[in-house]
Amino acid sequence: MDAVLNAEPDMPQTAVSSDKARLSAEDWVDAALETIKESGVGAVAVESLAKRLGVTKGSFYWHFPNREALIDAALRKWEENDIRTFERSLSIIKDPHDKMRAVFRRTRKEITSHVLFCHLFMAVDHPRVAEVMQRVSERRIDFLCQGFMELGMAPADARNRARLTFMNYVGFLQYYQNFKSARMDLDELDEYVEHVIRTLIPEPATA
Amino acid sequence: MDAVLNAEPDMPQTAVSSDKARLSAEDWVDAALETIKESGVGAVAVESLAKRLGVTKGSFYWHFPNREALIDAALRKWEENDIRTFERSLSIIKDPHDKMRAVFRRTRKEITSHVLFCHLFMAVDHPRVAEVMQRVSERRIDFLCQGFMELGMAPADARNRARLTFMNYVGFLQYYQNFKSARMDLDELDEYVEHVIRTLIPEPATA
DNA sequence: GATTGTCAATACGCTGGCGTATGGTTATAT
DNA sequence: ATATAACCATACGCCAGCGTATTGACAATC
Repeated sequence: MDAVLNAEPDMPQTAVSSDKARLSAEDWVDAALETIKESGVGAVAVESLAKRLGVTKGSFYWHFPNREALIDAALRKWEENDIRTFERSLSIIKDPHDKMRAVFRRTRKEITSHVLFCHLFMAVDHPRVAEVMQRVSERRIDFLCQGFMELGMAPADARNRARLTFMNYVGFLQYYQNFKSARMDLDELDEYVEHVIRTLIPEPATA
Repeated sequence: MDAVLNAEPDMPQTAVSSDKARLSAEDWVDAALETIKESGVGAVAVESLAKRLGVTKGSFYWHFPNREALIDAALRKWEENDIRTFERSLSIIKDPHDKMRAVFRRTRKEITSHVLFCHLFMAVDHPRVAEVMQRVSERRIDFLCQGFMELGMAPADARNRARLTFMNYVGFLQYYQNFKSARMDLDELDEYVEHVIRTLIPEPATA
């Protein structure tokens, strides 16, 4: 269905999904998301997308009134997918400690989704992007807050801890994404994640 | 000297520094930094800067070969200033706990510099910006690492804690900057900062 | 097999932003 | 007082990227 959103963690993907003769609006949305993942929101240009899809922009303006509409549609699809997958994939885990640790270690998996998230977060100067990212951020913070409360933290503390956790996530993504030469190797990365877990997740009450 | 870099925390600033008859390259650099602070790197355009300075771009291209050169100069000036002021302003404080707490509470002061930092960090897709921000980031992380070691942490832990601290800083800045409607009020902000301090700064060994 | 609907190609205009060329103005030096 | 340098204005060319308009091709349907 969708190479960007529904791909397995790091499957090698073909640059353009399918090569059927004619395109749907959905195809443009997917191409847009793919482009955002690779080069950010600013790189979503109708002519270059058209070339990528093997057509001209005559096609695009049949499906969308303008560029903004495409970005809106892409954001909508991404947010919907985010809602569907994120919390659900974690609600399977019952034990709160296991769940929270899984959340933290998630940074090491499903790289594609993190890259997209990162690029979107870097484009919050775009007002529509900002709306979406704010909602998504609050949703994740709420989720984390919930988890910390399940671990016995007081609501106010849980909320602040959730914020701290999320801010670290966002900051780390950008750092890791953009400063390639400063990239830690995988062992170092693992150690960092475990340090964060030790620091931010309170110890079980019943040790 | 410089309204953007050397301003007092939140002094009301005139939009354009001075209105002398003729400009220097420095004036353009300052205007660029001011623009970055207000609207990000992408908003640095020579024609709009010229209008802001009350001249035309004929002036600009006398002082600089092109737009990139201006951005380079602005980044250089910013980084030099950052090196001069940041660590020095904190090296006054002797007691390591006081020093670290001061670092954390710094988020609440000197808003102007944080805003600039944030906008620069949001432009790391620009390669020259990325170089600078990477250096600055590493410098700050080193500084924090040093501080955590003075508090008795083992080097590896201190480094990871420093990373965590810095990532939280970066993430928080962007969150706070861009999601205006979600802005915490000042009390909430204070509580957040204190929570972060409690969570990330280890207790004194000699309680 | 003609019509209609769906998708695409081509050609065009418009705008914003960069950069150049050239000439004008002001200050400074001699 | 005039020559030179420093600074600025004006006018222009160029390109990327958006959006429009018109026509064309293919498929489905009748």
